[in-house]
Amino acid sequence: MDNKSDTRDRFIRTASMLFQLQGYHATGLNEILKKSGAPRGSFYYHFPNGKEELALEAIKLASQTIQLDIKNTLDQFSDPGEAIKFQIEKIAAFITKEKKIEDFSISLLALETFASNESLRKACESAFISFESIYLEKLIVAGFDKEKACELSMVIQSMIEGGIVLSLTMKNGSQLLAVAKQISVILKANA
Amino acid sequence: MDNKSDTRDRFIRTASMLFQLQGYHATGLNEILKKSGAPRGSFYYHFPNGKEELALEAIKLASQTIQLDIKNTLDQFSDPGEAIKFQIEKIAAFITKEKKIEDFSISLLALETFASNESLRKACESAFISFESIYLEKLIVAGFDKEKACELSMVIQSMIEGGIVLSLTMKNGSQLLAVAKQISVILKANA
DNA sequence: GTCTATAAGCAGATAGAC
DNA sequence: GTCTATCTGCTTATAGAC
Repeated sequence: MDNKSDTRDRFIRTASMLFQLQGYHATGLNEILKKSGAPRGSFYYHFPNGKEELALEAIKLASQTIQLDIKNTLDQFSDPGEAIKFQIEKIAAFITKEKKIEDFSISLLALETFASNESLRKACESAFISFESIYLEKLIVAGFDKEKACELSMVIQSMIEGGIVLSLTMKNGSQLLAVAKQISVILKANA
Repeated sequence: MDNKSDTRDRFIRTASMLFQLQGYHATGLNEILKKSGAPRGSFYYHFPNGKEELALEAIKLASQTIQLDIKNTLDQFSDPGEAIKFQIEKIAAFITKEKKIEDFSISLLALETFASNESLRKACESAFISFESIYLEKLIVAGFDKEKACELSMVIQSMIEGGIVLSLTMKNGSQLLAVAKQISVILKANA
């Protein structure tokens, strides 16, 4: 429990949510300041490199939170197909209800920065790789050989991120539910 | 061939490329003006509702271009698995070479606008639905029943969009190639 | 229809008091 | 460490000449 900078953490948590929902460029510093309840000077004390430094921390936080969430869900099932299906259905339910924003994707940040900001792009890349590694591990434990598991975890990750993009755009979780139904099918076909 | 407004079309083509690559919020009007080679006043004559009206047209153009591209590829193969695999490999090759920007995804625009701009969100939704319909049609012609084809086209669309997000972020096409390899597997497992 | 000049406001960032 | 006032530059949009 390091309480040495609650202010800094609050900036990061606020920014992480806003960047995931609205994007990096659409979220102004004023909005972050207002929602964090902290003044301008405090911000530049904690983040001398400004908005980009904040975004880097925000991406890292989102990455950690999402990793924990995936791990927790996957640990509740021994069968990887069942586990991943449940994880996707959870996200679909969230999008359908849309009562509040949660951590589930950094795709917007990734697409906004891949061509223009190498530092943030790399942070997103690391995040995606760490998500993929969790699925990979689960598949290996379930008996898939390493090469096959690697390929399948890429495909699963693609299905999830794509399903999120489509479900958010269409404002309902049906795309993600269709994806969820196919996870076990793919795993069995590749067993 | 309506030549009645070449200027207007050039605005739309320029904006379509820039919005897809950098996003709506990261692309300023000045940049669009400069790259279009047309002055400010001309822009507001053609688009009285400003940047948002331009974005709407840009999304429609991107949608049409992508639809045509998908249709052309799919018509070259009788087997839907082979056809879709080839389409994905084409996108993967483009991302790997990255010599120039092409029309292949409006995911960035969709994620930027789904929560903040209903008009642009709907345009993106329509675009996604029209892409999905092309895959759907191909599956139905190949003998899948309507319900199954509908579900599978959603999954395929998710895999492609997700694969694009990941491949762009990682700066290589391997995620998309992994997706391409699984298309036929999924179709056979659902036949 | 085309163009320039400029308005009005907001962005990110800084200076310096406390 | 915290706060306010302010700078500079860029944003979208408008006015009005041609």
